[in-house]
Amino acid sequence: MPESQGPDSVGPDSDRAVRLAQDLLFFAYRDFTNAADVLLEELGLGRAHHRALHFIGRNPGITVSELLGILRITKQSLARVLGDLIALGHVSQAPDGADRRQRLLTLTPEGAQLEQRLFARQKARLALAFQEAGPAAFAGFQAVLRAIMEPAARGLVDSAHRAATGDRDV
Amino acid sequence: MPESQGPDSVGPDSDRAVRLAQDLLFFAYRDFTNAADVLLEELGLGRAHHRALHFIGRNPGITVSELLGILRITKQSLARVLGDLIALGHVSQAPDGADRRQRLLTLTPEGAQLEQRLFARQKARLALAFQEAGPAAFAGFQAVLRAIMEPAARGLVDSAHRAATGDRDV
DNA sequence: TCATTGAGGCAATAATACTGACCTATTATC
DNA sequence: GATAATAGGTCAGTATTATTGCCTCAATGA
Repeated sequence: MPESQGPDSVGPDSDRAVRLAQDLLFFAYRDFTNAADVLLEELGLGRAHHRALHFIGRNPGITVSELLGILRITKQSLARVLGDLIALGHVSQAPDGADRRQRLLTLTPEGAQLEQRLFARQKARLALAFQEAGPAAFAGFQAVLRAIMEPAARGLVDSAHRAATGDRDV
Repeated sequence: MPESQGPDSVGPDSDRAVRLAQDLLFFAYRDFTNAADVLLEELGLGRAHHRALHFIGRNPGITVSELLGILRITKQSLARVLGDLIALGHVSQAPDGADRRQRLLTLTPEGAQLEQRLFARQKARLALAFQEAGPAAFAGFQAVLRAIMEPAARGLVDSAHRAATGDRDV
């Protein structure tokens, strides 16, 4: 469907495909993030809090530096969000045994439960979309998003995915 | 941990697929939007300006209300961004002939040129990703993102896409 | 010892967004 | 024609999320 030909190009004009992709990414991301907003607002939290909860949940024991690298925000921005989450009892810190400068971040049981509730909102939208589109489309979706992100991020996605599924597959 | 499977579900357990998708969407969107950031910063503009330029460029003659509905921000937020772009000569307004309350928004030649430069940055990343992933993956990517967004948005994507390509296909 | 790193804090600021109220011009309806 | 509704603009005040720059402290590593 993208376009009609071209040896190893995406098509006659990749501009068309890129334009379409801009729109698709914008609207899909808008509605994807929106799914959790109502619950977040009830709790007095923002999307930044959700992102932190998500990545701490996906990468238990993650360090502050690693989280900064993922979120691409400054230490100060993260400090506020993390401070809120720790004060609310959703996130806990523990010094690493090996390098005691590092504070390893994990979700508390309450934090994990909150993250589950937020997850459920997004799942409602995404799981339905995957069913509509089918498994083959999901594979393509995955391949393209992977290719869009910078290479270093692909490794992060892989390791979180493997860790979360008991290392049972890719 | 999530669940085990289901007949016509996306995979062994949809939790896994949804978790993976959360990561994929976050990183891909992060790096997609990031592609234009350097240029935006040089110009003293933000992502909000880019979004407005993009959607005005994609939908020439769009009204303020329609743009608000797409961006999902308030009138006040848009006013600032639009005011900047008009002051810089990138966007022009013209009263609609039929309903003179409406101010139809279009890019000026300068605005179109700026948008092209921003587009080029994102194209560099996206076109490469589409080549890597291949046309079949692109089709799946498209189908899934379409299914994620709310139905009303699908029509907007379609009409912009058709208008931009001279109505020659879907 | 000394430089570096991981984490945290303080102060000031910017970008983007919000609410709520209010105003004008235009269009639509009774 | 009066009135209501719509499209757009504007003002004042505030919140969230982010920034930069600088500084401290503890731990690590050369």
